[in-house]
Amino acid sequence: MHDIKAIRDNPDLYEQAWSAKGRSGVAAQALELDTTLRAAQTALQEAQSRRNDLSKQIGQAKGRKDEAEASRLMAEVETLKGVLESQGAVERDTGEALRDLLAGLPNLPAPDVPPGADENDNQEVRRWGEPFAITSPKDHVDLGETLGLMDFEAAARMSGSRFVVLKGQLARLERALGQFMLDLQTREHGYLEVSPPLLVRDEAVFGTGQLPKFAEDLFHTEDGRWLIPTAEVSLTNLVRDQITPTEELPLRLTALTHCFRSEAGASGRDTRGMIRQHQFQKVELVSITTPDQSDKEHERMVGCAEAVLKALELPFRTMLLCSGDMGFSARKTYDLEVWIPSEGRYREISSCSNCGDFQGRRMNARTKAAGEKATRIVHTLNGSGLAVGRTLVAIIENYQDENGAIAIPQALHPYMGGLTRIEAGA
RNA sequence: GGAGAGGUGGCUGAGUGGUCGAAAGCACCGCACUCGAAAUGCGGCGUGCCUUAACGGGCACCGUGGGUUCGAAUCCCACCCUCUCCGCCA
Repeated sequence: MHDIKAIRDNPDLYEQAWSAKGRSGVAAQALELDTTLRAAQTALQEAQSRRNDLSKQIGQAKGRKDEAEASRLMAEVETLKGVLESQGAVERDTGEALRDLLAGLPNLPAPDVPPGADENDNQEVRRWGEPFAITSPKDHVDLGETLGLMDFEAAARMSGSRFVVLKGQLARLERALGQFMLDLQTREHGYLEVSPPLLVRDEAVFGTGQLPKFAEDLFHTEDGRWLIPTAEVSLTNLVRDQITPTEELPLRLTALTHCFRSEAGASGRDTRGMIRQHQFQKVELVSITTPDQSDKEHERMVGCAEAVLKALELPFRTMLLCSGDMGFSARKTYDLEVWIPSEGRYREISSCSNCGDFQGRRMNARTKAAGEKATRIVHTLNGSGLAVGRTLVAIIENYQDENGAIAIPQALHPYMGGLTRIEAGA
């Protein structure tokens, strides 16, 4: 959500950014609503002021039993009714229209975000590791099914497409990955472990920006709640409607949760395998910071996500997303892409975004320094550290051998009870 | 799910139709007293918005949203949340 005052101060900047996303003219539209709104507010408030004044006099007149004067004053209030109602209606309707308009407009890219239309304009920032030399690599579906530890058919029978059943050592590997990532982020990087709700209200999902525009991407429950598409929703909403003391910032939060996505707009994409599922686990990182800290925190967060891939010795590259490829709430985003041998390319495994004050304003999350009178909207950042399902895919494929066995990265050995390979019959 | 109680400022808590944005206490800030501190005294101390060059002026907010009324923290309706008891339950 944007500050209407900021749009007032710098309409061209907003117009430029939004027209690039196909929403030309909305800045002017917002300003026009704003002008109407403030005129109505002023007119309404003047009438209310007058009414309050007269009502006070009515009370006094009644107090001294002057019924004639009271009736005269009440008649005068009656004449204000028209203005009160009409201006009140204008204020309500215009305010709602303005809020609805602003709520549907995406964040502005930071100045150092490269302009561009889609993923082809993203910039590679750095690369780590070399793709392993694997002759005719199998994909994770082949490998998993041959091992007898990955069953898409059983999942489809009970749940439909985009689900999977993992068994035995693969199920254990998934669990190991979640534990390992969580331990790394809490022990090495100082994040506070949180176990949050997975079902949330409208306001929470509005706060992070999935509502109102992206409702069809989410699962909705019969009692009106939403399954979180990412723990970003639960973690960021921890500061909703709160004034967090500035001394306590930055807040660094992490959670291992399941995530649920309807993938409504992805029909036909990644239908094979575990890359795109309705349900997957993810370790999420969220930072709540002051406005001046957020850029630095963003770089730090990317490092925390990269550390997982380095520890697992998986080749990856770090991409700076261009303006056209960023999500709704982000002002700057880095994606980590891990090497997927069967596809012969890098694929997204983490996305780290600085949202600036965009989400903070939507959820009224503020901070105040001791001794200061003014509050400021906090900055929020989120990143995956990492997506567990896709990391599992990357390990299976990158660590396969010619016999279809999977070597387990050293960092995970303690989490696998010392097991170093997954072989058929395990 | 059933029955009941309740949601007021950072906290405790008074207020059941008019001068209440709201008593009082605590906490906090400033000043005085003091060598200093404590105690005491005096003063200050919510948020958002509109308006103004500024000083200032105004509006709204007593869980949320509606309604009644000239006027609502106070009356009515709906919803949300908390607590107690009963039931059910991992």
